[in-house]
Amino acid sequence: MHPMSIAPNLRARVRAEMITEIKSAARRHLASDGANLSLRAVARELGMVSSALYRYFPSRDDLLTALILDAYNAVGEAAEAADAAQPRDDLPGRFLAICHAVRDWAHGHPHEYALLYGSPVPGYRAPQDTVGPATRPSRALAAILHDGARSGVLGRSADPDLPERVRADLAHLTVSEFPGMPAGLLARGMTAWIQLFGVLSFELFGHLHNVVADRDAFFDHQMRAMAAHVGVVPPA
Amino acid sequence: MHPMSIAPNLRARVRAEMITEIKSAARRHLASDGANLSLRAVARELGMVSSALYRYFPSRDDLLTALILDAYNAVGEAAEAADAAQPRDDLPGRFLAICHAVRDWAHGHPHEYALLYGSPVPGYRAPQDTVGPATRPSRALAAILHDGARSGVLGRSADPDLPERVRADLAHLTVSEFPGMPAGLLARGMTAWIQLFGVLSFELFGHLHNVVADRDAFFDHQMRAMAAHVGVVPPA
DNA sequence: TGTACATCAGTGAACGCGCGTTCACTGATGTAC
DNA sequence: TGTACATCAGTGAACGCGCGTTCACTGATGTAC
Repeated sequence: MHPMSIAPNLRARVRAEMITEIKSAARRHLASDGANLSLRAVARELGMVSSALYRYFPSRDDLLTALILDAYNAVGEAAEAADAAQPRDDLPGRFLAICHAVRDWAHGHPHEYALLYGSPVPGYRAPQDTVGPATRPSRALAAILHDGARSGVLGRSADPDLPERVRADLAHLTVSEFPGMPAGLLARGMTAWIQLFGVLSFELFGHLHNVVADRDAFFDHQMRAMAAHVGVVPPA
Repeated sequence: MHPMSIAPNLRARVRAEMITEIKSAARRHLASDGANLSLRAVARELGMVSSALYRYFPSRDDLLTALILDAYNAVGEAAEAADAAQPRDDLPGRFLAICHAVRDWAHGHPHEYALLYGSPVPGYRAPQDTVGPATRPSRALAAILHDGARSGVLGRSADPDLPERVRADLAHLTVSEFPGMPAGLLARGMTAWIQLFGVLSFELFGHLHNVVADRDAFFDHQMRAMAAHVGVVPPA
């Protein structure tokens, strides 16, 4: 028996906890500093010296990357969990559950939302491994359409007037990711996807100030309109 | 005759030019620094000492405010000019012209776009006088719907299933800004408005990477879909 | 037209602060025999 | 079980840089008489 397999190394456990604490201190600092996060401020909050952080993250950008990864996974998990809580064949229920879950997460973590969906951080280049987690919310939405297309509920009238350049473009996505899904359906799904994040960005970045007072009702209505737009409608 | 009215004060003219140059140097620096613009970097580029900028702007935030104001006015003017170049009664032509004008401006000035529509600058609070210019693009879009509603082309079937909370909310806007416009039409117009900036933010902030290759065609199609959504359709 | 004074642009030094990162180090925890 | 050695977390000082803002100043441009 390897000693490690008997009792997990204490040092490793403490290290993992430390990483968690550093990241949550950093998340708290996103609020005040935005994306130009200060390592020294994070270290100060944890009562340690700034150079100590280099035991855990090789540079400031790596800490940022970790925050971005965590945030993508958090919003993705929220979407997936909301989806999973609905009956598989209740497409409108699943659709709206995902939209509201994403919104709830965004409202609960506005600075992380801004980190993911706001202005790109100047001088920061996201590494390749953020790509997968970044697609989780859109995959959850697309899966609904895919399910609907497979069961024949959706996409029967695949837009005949979808321009050829758009159709060809989206066809690459459907064949590799969602086989059998009509391009027209995907196009409408993307409208909904963009609308979801469009409303959230407008809400969180202040563009609905003095425009919409009841944001909850507005959001719900917009997302229901999008559900209708993609053809996901409740049984009449 | 006042001397000033004979020949415009040279000092005042030079001062105005200087302000213009400071702002354009600052605009260039938005690309590298993003919203945490450095006064010293701007001064360096202009070959002057950083304290000299205080003759023109009382603080860094005031320079930022000037950039934001100019940018809102620039995108607003682009939208209005594109609109004005179309025949008044060609509603779809006007709608698409505005969308493309906004997109062209955004692609030509991505960092200014990010300043306006990206993450809020931490610690910066926009003063009241940005509010007016900020609404120019959306007013241009809304004017089309208003014209259509007045001539009876649009909004005949004002959404009967618009939830009461949303209707009441938007009614405040219609009575004060667009008298006679049905709330349901405004709701659909807001979908289009949000979609326009939603697509642009996704494009410019990198969320369409590896998703949509032909962005021109995609954008055009999305905006035509929005034209149809609000009921602004070309004569068949 | 010419002189005296006021206005203003720009300088250069300084204040007081921040930052990311490196490096030699101490002392504690873990590992191998 | 006990000892010798390796690993690792965290320290504290330093490097070299950046920043916004203030202030007393020089010298040029404009104004009033």
